[in-house]
Amino acid sequence: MSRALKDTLYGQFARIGHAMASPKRLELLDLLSQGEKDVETLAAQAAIPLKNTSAHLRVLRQARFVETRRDGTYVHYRLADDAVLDLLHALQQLGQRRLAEVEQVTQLFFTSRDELQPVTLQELRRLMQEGDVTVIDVRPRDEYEAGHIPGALSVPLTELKDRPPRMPKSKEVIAYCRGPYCVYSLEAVRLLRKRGYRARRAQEGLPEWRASKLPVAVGS
Amino acid sequence: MSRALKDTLYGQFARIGHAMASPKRLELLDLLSQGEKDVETLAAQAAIPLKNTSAHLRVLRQARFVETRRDGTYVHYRLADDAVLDLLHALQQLGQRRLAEVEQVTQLFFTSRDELQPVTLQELRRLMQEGDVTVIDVRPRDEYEAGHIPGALSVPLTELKDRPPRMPKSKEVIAYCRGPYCVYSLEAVRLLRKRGYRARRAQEGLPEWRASKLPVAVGS
DNA sequence: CGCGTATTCTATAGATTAATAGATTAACCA
DNA sequence: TGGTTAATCTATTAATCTATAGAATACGCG
Repeated sequence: MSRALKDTLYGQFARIGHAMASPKRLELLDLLSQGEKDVETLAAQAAIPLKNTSAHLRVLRQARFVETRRDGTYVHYRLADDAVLDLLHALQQLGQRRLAEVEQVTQLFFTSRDELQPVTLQELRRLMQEGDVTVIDVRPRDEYEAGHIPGALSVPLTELKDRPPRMPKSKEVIAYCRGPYCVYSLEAVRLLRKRGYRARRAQEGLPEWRASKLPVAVGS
Repeated sequence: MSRALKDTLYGQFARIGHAMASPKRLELLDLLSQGEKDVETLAAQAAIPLKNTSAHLRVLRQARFVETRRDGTYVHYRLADDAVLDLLHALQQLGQRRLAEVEQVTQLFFTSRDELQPVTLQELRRLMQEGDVTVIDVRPRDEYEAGHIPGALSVPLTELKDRPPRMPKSKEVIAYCRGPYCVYSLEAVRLLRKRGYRARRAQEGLPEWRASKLPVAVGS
């Protein structure tokens, strides 16, 4: 009796664990934490064949991680609940603290390449209030439009590569992107410094900003 | 280059998801959140054959969820990090909020059977400070000794079944156990009421108390 | 209605994992 | 040293999951 109850409950919770047991699915969830996207976009950004993407999304749907909205022939996916963000965050925290390989990769890519410490969200807020920094959002335009830090300029990495940015060189530039493991802001900082800017990257991205209950601006 | 980086990171994070993708492993983690236990005890309490238990523990060890300590011929397992508790909590929160089956089971077993609302930890603290309740810990004795709410009496459910408890009937009794899905406190409340006590169960258990950074007493 | 596009559903081979029995190791004790 | 107990490791089979191709569905448009 009580055994059947336990088996049911743990079985259900294991469904959630299972949904997070695939690298591809975690990548899809990370992309969705930037805002809703259709299947094609997800497939392209995660570099997964479309059919596989659809299959993974089905698993995520069954575990109630995501919900869908149909718009014409396109189906848009979005995270179902703030609790999903909390869970992803808890998973990444544990990975960061306990898995040597994660620690190693983040050290190598996200810290030591940067001679300066990356900016925390708290520092970022303070610097913005004091008004002597330019904050840029280097994610693709659609992610900026789906939600961004108020006052940040949209400067997608692709644009930054093509043409010189129109920002004063007097102010320090801070670039943010998808989160602590996103490489866009790293690359942006590298480009900006080459062009004579003082630039740093933010350690966290929009999902963390949103999770801190800070205001998020929408549209262009 | 960036793809290899992503694959490595998401692959590592998926290891963590995978460790949580099995009902048995989640049950073992729940047991370990009560305090350290040896393999034999874990196998008995989770009703899993010893060899399977050992195999599951190996998976948990490789994902760095747990650490071990050897004492003579016994190997004691414990959770490796507070981040593990956070992750388990986030998983259960999501399950509670999103999975209909979980909602249904908890409604059926943990609320409607109880004519009175279960007590939250916050209420429990207030009632204890006012001093007009008896708080009992109905988990097995070893879990009480590994950590309990200060001021709570150890009254394992097995003892409560055998002999009448020695507590004043004038005060209300509040029983707590392992967490929101633990049935010990339900059963304890049923027994106590049959014997003429005013009794309620706490909605959460020791892991939640600990996660709230409240003080925990150790020993008898 | 018929056609094109986006997506899902169905089926299946190949890879991965779980359960479990037998052999092995680690510590303790006589 | 040999016996005993707790736990792990190795190997095998059964079950499950992933990737993926082909068929089917849903919607918009002319």
